[in-house]
Amino acid sequence: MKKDLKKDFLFRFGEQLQKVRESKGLSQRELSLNCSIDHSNLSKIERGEKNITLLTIFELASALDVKPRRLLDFE
Amino acid sequence: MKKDLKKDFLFRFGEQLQKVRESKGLSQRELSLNCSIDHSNLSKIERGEKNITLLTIFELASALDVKPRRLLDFE
DNA sequence: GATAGTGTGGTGTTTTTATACCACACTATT
DNA sequence: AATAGTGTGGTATAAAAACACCACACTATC
Repeated sequence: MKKDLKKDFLFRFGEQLQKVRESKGLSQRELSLNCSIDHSNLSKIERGEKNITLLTIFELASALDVKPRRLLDFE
Repeated sequence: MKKDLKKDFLFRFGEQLQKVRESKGLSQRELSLNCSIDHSNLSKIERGEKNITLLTIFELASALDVKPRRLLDFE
């Protein structure tokens, strides 16, 4: 599988996460208080620099009060 | 966050993956040929024993010819 | 009973995530 | 200019995923 496709996928996931977060009116630091994810790492996730796991997706979705699939609802 | 909730999430993801795979008429070994995931590890994923990453979800979805969100379309 | 195909279980190494910090630049607001 | 809030960049350790094997039990089918 192409490396660029992977990078692009992580990037688009990050964009989607940012959209959902902002739609909830939360800052990265505020969101980090609801889940066990550091605000600096949230930044890296939203910029597509991290390849997070299913459980981290679940944590984020729970903290954002959306279903996990919502975070993959892009493209 | 509750540990049981996490385990349950991984389990339900595994069930969903199995459903999608079987709907495509593929065995675990056949699917493993389309992606860079060993058949024995596919078994563990489907049983909820592994907490895979975004890129692995992407690999699986690509090999199954579905959108990644489809694999989270449960519950 | 030999062969092929299925899912499962175990082990080991390399790579990477998770987690937790700190420090900085930037933008208000006071 | 001081304070508070924003996102970003770097570093470091422990845990876990990625990846690659092997072996086994089970079920057909030949």
